[in-house]
Amino acid sequence: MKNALSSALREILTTLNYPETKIVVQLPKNPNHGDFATNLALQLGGQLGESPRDIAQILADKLKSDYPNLVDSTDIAGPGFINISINKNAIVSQLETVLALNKNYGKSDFGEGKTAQVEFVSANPTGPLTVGHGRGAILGDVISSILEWNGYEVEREYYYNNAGRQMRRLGESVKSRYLELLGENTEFPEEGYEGEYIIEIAQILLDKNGDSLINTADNKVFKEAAESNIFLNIKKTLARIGLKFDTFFNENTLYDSGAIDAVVKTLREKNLIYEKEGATWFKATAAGREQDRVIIKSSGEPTYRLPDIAYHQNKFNRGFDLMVDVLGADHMDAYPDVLAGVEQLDYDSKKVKVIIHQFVTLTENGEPVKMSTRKANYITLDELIDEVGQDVVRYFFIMRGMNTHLNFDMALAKDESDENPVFYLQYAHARLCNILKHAEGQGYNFKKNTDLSPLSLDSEIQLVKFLLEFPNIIERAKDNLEPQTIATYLQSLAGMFHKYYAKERVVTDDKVKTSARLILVKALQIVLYNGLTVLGIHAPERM
RNA sequence: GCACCCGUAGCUCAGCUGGAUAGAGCGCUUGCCUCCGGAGCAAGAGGUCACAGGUUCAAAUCCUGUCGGGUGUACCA
Repeated sequence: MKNALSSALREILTTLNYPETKIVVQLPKNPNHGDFATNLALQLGGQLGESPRDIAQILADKLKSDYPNLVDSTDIAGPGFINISINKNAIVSQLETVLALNKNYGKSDFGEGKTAQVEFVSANPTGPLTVGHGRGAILGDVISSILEWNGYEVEREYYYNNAGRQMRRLGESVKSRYLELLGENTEFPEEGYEGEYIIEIAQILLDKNGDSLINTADNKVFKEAAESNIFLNIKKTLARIGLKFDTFFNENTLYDSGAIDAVVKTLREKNLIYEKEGATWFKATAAGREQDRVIIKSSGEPTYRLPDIAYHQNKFNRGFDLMVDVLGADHMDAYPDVLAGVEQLDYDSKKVKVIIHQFVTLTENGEPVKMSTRKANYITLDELIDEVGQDVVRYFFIMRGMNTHLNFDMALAKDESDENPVFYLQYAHARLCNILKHAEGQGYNFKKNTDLSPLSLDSEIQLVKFLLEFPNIIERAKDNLEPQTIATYLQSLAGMFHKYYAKERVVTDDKVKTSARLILVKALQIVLYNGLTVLGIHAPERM
């Protein structure tokens, strides 16, 4: 509907020889301002140096004479807004489209089958997933499905590293706990992992091997036991919130394939590598960065930047049209160097969209809790799911913009779980389903070409116009990769419906009116269902 | 010091990428169940959109500066 108006205006623009201008059509807040409004004349007035109200008059007249079936009336308001009233039948008849498309309503082929890869979570297997990881997990998953709804073919990928210092510490920690369980006198590693789960893993090893590992020189067994055990639990947790990855990418494969060496070699050929103080440096300043960075330490170990560059090269070579990296705010300073490296390898780094989300700050009784996997003072994602359930967890993480520090109080989450906004949405959906079921019991069923003219109340027209916004919302969510856009929209839609429901009765003795209203109800149910589906939240028929 | 993020109702946050009279939830006050589910609805109170300039027909939104909070600023990931 909005799009029809936009293209009509664009048409008029060219026939009248006006300069090309971005066309913005909006739903006015004030119902006195018509069904739709545009500021087009205001913009043109500025460009042409003519009176916006005069231009508005010309545009409005043309709109009315050229599109009599669409436009009922126009009005020039304020400094030069054009307020447009649309033929009510034209609006209401759009409901047919919604019902016809049903579960596909809102999908677009914008991506034209292009491929996208979304990398998220990417936590190394050193401990259980925390609520901090949860935010990135849900964000990445919903962004993935937003892209899918816009016609992309999406691959969800989890990148991890099971080598390196952190993992070595993990192995040492398990070994130490193992020795402790055997009553050996042992000192816990200074930077070791203190979580309970380490002891559990040690116990498993003890049950399986007895004390036969007591004199094992290296801690490979311990490390591997820890890794497989922890990864198993991570995957279990992910499954509990409806997350499934297409690929788990191990950083090690980049070493094995020689990709890492190749990156160094290429950069060296381009004269972007030099040695200093025993380390190997990447000349990031040549790519416009503040300072050069070490990519291979004097110990011979690469820093994370090098494998990250190789990893992105790998992504590019897999041919994705779009790559999304979902990262926590702690990576803020790291990714520009990686992108600079990628750029130097002659890839178009604009294909990589980096999504940075702020941390989840945990408070307990008003006291902020600093989260550290190593120190084990965190709340796990599992515990959170236990408390409030999968749907609430998902909604909680996307109802806020990713740039805000999410303030999470466990006690509050429990107490308010009954009043959580997610129930508001689910209740609206259940209500809609119930009306439909009730109507069915009264012998109503959906027929093509139902007379929709009884849908004439202001509230009904508003409702229809707003639910028809859904495809635009999905597209906007794709543009800003911000799931919150959808959550906010659904919240408003559900609110409008609840108001309508409280005031008007759908199923009455008036058969014609009831049939028309049922179409509206069905369309609302479809939009709510589809919206919740994009967010990965259940849309229950009963609660 | 530098980089990025944030500052909107008592609290938690929206605000359609610059539009018309600033929006919700929670909390507080008061109403609404013979009727499709009251997990809902209606009404009331609550605001210098941190502050100061600038850009223009129009700024919570864009630019600059100031103040306040957060996160980083490693040969850790």
